[in-house]
Amino acid sequence: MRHDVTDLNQTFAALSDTTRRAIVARLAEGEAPLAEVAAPFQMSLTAVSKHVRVLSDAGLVSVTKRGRTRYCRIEALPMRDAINWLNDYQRFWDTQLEALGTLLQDENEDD
Amino acid sequence: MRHDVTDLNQTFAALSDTTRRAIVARLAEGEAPLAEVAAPFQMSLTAVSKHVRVLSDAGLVSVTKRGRTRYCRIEALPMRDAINWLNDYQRFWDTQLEALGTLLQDENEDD
DNA sequence: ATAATAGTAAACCTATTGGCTGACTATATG
DNA sequence: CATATAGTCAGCCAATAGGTTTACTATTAT
Repeated sequence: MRHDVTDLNQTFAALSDTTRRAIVARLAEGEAPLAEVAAPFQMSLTAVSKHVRVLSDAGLVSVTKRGRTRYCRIEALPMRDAINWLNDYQRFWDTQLEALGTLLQDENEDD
Repeated sequence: MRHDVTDLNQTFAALSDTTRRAIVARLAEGEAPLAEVAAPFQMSLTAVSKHVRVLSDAGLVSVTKRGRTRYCRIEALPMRDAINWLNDYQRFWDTQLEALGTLLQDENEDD
């Protein structure tokens, strides 16, 4: 299993759409047929199917055909890679939040 | 400071490009003028300037003009929001890795 | 004052994205 | 067999993305 930069491109791109993140959230509650995945959305089944395709191309979802039904499942490993990338920058929001905290504290020093 | 779904859209989209992630990585080593940010890339300065614009629109980078120079700094808080979203799915890669581990273990049981 | 430096702005091009519809395939059911 | 169900495929469309070049603005240096 290789992981290169283009994988991260795909992962982040897949997650950059509200509908697709909602699909991931839905699938976190369990495997579901495409039609059920699509139900909450106003768009066509075809459109949702495309979104699922984007997710499965990115490896975030797997689709298994049983009978005439396609069952969709979450595959979270690419998200772990994304988190691993993001974690390198954690120190920045730590220090920036700290600075913000200090600022607020200074502002309240006259209490 | 509000955070809505469109913020996450922008954050993930900003991170879905190799060049932009490289820019973030560069800025993690410290503030830098745009020209210096652009130096490692083969594309035009204009193109890099556009990438920085995307990052700053997403709140991942801030740009300050001093003299004729634009200094770029990393602003990691949006990334924290992205991680917070991703963390909800950590249990999936935990269990999936565990399953993979068990599988590999089973395969080696005859040692 | 002139010229170099740092960058933006605008116009353009091509490819991709996200949506649609309509026709089609495959499976299940009356 | 006929029909409903689950979904894909192909073609279309408008908007966005990522790159280019050429012209312009603002600042610094000679």
